[in-house]
Amino acid sequence: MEFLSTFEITKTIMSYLEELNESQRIAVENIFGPTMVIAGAGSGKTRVLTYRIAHMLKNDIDPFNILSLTFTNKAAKEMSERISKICGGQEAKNITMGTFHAVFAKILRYNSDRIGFPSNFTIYDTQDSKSLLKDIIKELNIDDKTYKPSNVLGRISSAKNNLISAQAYADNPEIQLEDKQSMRPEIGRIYRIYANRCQKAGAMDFDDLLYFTNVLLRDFPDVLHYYQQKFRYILVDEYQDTNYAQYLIVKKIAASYENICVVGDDAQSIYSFRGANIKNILNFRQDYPDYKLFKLEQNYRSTKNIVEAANSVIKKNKDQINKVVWTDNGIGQKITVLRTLTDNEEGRAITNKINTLKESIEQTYNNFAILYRTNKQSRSFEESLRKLNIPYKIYGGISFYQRKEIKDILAYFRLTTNPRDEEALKRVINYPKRAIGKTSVENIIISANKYSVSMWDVINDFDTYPADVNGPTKARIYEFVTMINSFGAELNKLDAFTLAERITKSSGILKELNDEKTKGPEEVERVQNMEELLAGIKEFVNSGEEDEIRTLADFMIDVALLTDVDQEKPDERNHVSLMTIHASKGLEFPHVFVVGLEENLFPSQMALNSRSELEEERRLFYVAVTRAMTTCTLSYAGSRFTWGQAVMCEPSRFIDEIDQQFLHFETPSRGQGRSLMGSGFQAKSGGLNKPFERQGQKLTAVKDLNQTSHNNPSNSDKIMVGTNVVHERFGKGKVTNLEHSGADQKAVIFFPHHGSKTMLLSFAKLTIVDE
DNA sequence: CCAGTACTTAGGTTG
DNA sequence: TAAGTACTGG
Repeated sequence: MEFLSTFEITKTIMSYLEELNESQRIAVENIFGPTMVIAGAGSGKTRVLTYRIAHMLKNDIDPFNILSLTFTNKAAKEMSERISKICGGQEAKNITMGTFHAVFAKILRYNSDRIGFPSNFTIYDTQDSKSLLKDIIKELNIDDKTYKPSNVLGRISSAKNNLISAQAYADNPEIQLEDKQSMRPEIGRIYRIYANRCQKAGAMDFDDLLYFTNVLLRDFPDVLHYYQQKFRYILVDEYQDTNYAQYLIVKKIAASYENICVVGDDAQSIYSFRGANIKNILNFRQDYPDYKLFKLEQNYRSTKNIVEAANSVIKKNKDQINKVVWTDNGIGQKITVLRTLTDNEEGRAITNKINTLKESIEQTYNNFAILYRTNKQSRSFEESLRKLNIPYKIYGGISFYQRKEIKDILAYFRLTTNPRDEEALKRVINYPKRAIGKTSVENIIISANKYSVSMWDVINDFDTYPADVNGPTKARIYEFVTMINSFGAELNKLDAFTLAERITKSSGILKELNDEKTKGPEEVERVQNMEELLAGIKEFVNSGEEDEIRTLADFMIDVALLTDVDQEKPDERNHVSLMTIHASKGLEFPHVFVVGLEENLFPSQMALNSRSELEEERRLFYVAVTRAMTTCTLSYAGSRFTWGQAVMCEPSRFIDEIDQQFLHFETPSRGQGRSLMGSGFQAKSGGLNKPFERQGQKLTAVKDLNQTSHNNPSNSDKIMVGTNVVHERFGKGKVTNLEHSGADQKAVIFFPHHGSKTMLLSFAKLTIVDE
């Protein structure tokens, strides 16, 4: 591969160019000047980006001068591999390619001395950030009910994404007013302490990576100049999901050459909650008046039905760039809308469908994806898939690196590379148990704050930084410090695997986990996870260049920014994929099931307050549907368990918003054999093609008694005279009378605080309660 | 300091 | 429901 002649390389690229359609090809060939590519769903966007880079290399552009920012590390890896195939291996390796966070974390490490961080700074994940905030709030002795860590972190995060420092935050009257109005006037103070503590600990959170990159480029013109010269060609994928901090980084670096190409789709902007600003894409023309615009509108992924159904929904949004996505593909089947009574039945019905489809047509489970709005929805699918022995993989949720046992081990690694890391220290100073209690740790923190040093400084030198810790405990702390130092001494002598193995042994973690192994399957899994982590490190060491020793510090650089999708090994891919719609961005599957299409779930209840939020939910729905290549199934349940209580649900407005000619309605056949449940899949035409009447939803199966053991769906409760219920607004009540039956059944319900009310059962949001 | 138990309260998407 | 917290007794 690497020894292709110039002629062959040219030929390869030329033949690739011929594979592109007209608009794709023009976009690929246009490698100079500001360029914006608006790429509809499934229009070959990744392909354009990849070939564009290949085309640059073919035109003798130095790979060292190319910066390509992707949305996931996996996307970067795949692009890099494809470019290697076209242009030969070495070239592609020299391109700077990765996510914003990964790329700029590296640049920050390289220039860390400028901004007062060590080059081996730790990256705090969300958990670390929240835990630190929790401590700070506690230390300040302010109400932890009004100041919730996640809430405060959200505020700080959006401040950082808008490049507002702690000082600027406190000085900004508008922000201060906002915080006062929300009864949280202390956030500015917390922000300042938080930033300070991170700095002391030599740690950056996710937002800091972007924030400090901006600081670096703003305050050090020589650094800015260096990267402007280095990155003469910039490509940004998923531009619609960049936030202000990212936007500004790109803008600054691109300023001297303006060879910047952004690719995106405003209709797929789904990350405004983390500061993504759709205006970045809309304002591109103002930033670069002589820009060129290319639109990719032909969809190669999906059937006509799917493309047009998706179009019919997204056109309800007001904020968007004009474009028409179309396809030459076949019409395909209508989109199936599946109604089930409960969330558990939804799981069973979808699972049965997958089973049937797999047997009859498809050979592999890879072709199926179940997409949901929230991670917790995965549960019912997990259960039913497991029951039928269908292999599946849940993406996102608690990732491998967030598991407790893994975080514990990583905390030791983190301390080894950066002993000032406060969160890591707090995590393992008494794990495994070594009789260093909470009080001692608190007093160490008090001392650290008092002398404005890190916790590590205090426990290293109690003489200089006295802390209220008793003698025996001090001795145990000394032992701990000595141990960490001994790990640190080996950091550059041993490879990552050897040192990691040593740490798990010496720290006592290995023993701790092995001792607990007898307790149950969960504990066994923990040991397996630890082994997997070590195996991963071994692989990391082995994949290094010859006579290069890859150290634990090298390993730790990437770990914080890895996600599940990045981790995937190609050979373990015969499974149904379960993930949130957010996580599915950029992916495609022959058969897609979008589940939980209920009001207050999708669209999320929290998005109902403003048009812009609702439009984002709609874009999310658009993304979900356009993942599908061949078939798309939408499902919703009549009731769903939330916090251990069954809650009635209404079908999502998005189902109504689809042009009904593309839909086909269905309920799983009930009381029959499971294998028949998927029978409606072959687009039974005729009378079924009309929506269910909403009134048709009876208040049955409010309580799902067949949670795990049996699966007879008729085993459910009904409202009767005397039933206790809870109403959304009126609270607890008792049914005193029932009128009519079926669709328009009414109930007279007595509420102790509101008197008797008559309500239509099909509309009232009632929950049956015990007692 | 620790382990076991009772109680409370979750609002959602992610690098 | 489930996870995290506060409390209690050893």
